[in-house]
Amino acid sequence: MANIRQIAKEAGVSVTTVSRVLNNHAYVSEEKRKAVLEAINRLNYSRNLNAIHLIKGKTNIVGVMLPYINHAYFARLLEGIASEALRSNYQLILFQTDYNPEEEMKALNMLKMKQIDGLIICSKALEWGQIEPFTEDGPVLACEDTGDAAISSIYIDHYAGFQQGLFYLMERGHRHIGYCLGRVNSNNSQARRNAYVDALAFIDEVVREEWMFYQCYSIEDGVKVANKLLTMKERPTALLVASDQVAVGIMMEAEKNGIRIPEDLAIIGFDNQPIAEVFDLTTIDNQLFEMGSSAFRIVHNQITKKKREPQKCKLEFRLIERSTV
Amino acid sequence: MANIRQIAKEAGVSVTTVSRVLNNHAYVSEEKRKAVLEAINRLNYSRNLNAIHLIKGKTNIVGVMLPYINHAYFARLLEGIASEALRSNYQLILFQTDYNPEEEMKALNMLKMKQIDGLIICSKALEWGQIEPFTEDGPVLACEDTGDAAISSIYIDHYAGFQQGLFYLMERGHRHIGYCLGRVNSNNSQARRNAYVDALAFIDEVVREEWMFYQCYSIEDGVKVANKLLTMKERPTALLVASDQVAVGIMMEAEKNGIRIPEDLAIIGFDNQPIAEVFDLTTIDNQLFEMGSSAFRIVHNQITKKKREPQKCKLEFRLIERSTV
DNA sequence: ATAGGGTATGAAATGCATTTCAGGTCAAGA
DNA sequence: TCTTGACCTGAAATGCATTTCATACCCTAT
Repeated sequence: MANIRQIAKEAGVSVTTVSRVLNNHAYVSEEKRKAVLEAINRLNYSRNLNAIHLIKGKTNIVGVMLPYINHAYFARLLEGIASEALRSNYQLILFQTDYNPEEEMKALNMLKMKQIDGLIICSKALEWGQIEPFTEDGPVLACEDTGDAAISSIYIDHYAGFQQGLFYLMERGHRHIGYCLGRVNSNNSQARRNAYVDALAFIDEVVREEWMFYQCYSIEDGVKVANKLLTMKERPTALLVASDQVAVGIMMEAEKNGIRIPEDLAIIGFDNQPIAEVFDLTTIDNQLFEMGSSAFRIVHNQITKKKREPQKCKLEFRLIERSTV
Repeated sequence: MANIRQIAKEAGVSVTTVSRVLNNHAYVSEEKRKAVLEAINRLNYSRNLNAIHLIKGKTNIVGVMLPYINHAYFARLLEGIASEALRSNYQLILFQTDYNPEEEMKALNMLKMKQIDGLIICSKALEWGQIEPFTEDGPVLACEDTGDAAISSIYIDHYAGFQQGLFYLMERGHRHIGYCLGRVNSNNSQARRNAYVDALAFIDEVVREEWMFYQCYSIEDGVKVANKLLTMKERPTALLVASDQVAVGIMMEAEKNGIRIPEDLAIIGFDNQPIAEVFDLTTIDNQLFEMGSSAFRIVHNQITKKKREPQKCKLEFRLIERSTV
């Protein structure tokens, strides 16, 4: 494979001139420019990006850390990130971690090793304290509340979101409310559980463990939840479900078994995914796409401006009223 | 940021020795090894991957070209690719092209510019002839039939798959059969249309344009198809749907409007996605995950073995009988 | 006439880690 | 005693493009 030196030789100019042609710099005579272009063509030359990355000290690549790709929540978030990366002519490297801290560390080390210019964390298992040191190596942004940690963040207030959903249900007379969440110990889940506990206390209801479902990610999980509900003597009259997919699964399986939605069971989903509209699901829009695109924009900005102060950005959610409550 | 030279100085050794420690080479005295390790620690040093990529001539990154990330088909395929990449300690760069030839070219050029060691094409708009020259720069593999082109390929026989679905329906007495596909002019769609036309000719049925739906990708599109069906005077009694998502959308909307599945309308999906099992959808398993992991394995093999002859690999599909036929 | 600015070009330094080659020491085997 | 091989170390070459600095020409304005 030809390199710039060979092009220079072939065109009878210096490597500097070749570089100038390659980068559209001024002050190259038309004659030499043509000679260079012809040499490039003849030798089928392309620049070696690794050399460019090395000397420029940047790669125009941003890393994206996420547990699973094939998951509606992350896919939507990723879509937002990718859309903005495209506009800025950036590439994305995906780090699918499966919540494995070692894999997450790999992503962080890529930043340190200058493989990527910045890192967007969609979700993680590591502690903030373990992540913080890497902000020296480049912008790091998490798509969740980073609290007091010196890490940029774009997030929505999950406590408030859950609270709004709960109040919406209570206003309509529901007192027996359950929920479905993903990971038990994630920040988001904790905020939501707190909202739940507080809201139930507010109406003097006791918290019932059996109405709190975890590990709910997909339609299939929703089906399982519905089947569990069917075996219960006393069922909740409403469910707050932290994913539209899960909500749809519950809805389908419940209706199949004679439970009417919303008469027997009211359901609120989260994320306002396309599927929610199709099934006319009442949901709380978390603006995932917007979150992804903003995430990239912030990181990109920090890369170009070389600003290092962590930036925190809160997005607003909104309740979309449809037919399942 | 420290570099290897500074580490050498700090530890009182040569850069060669530092490199040897970094790469776990033999023949470094315990004493010097320790000195180097300490220096690395003190200066918080990490290697610059761009320098390594440059000198090694490879990056341990494979590119993945796909039109959309947030799409069940590609997400599942990507999952397979990613699972295998993880095992080989490779990273993935995503090129979301939206079927834009310019974006596709960018991905190919990344191969030429040595940013990636190989490229997996999940779907594309470019002609094979435009892609072929890039096989010189590194392994390129397409997840579809590449025909006579000198491009590696892993694919399933869509003609045969569609045919099997059609015959399965015919055996059960269906003569009025429609289909739903994605892009009108993709190779896959063409093969499927051919199978369709041939099968109808076989039973002396005419081809009806109004029963051939295109641009069907998601649940929402399925809902639209169902609504179109509802307006028809004469409807097909069976539908072959090239995506489980779309099939589920059709099913839901049809049932909601009093069309019984399978009595009034039989449906066969494709891909055997998790959603198909949930809705007990009869489907043809295209082994997408397996296709993705094999795709990576082949590319990885070509990278390490430096083999350049294109390799073609055909996967078997299988019909999963459930309750929608 | 001369200083200054625009145009044009190339040599050499730079970014950084790996690898080859060469030069050692020391102990075991002939 | 001499050879051989294992062990240890470092100088220098290498991969490749960008950028700085230096040089030089030509024209215009003073």
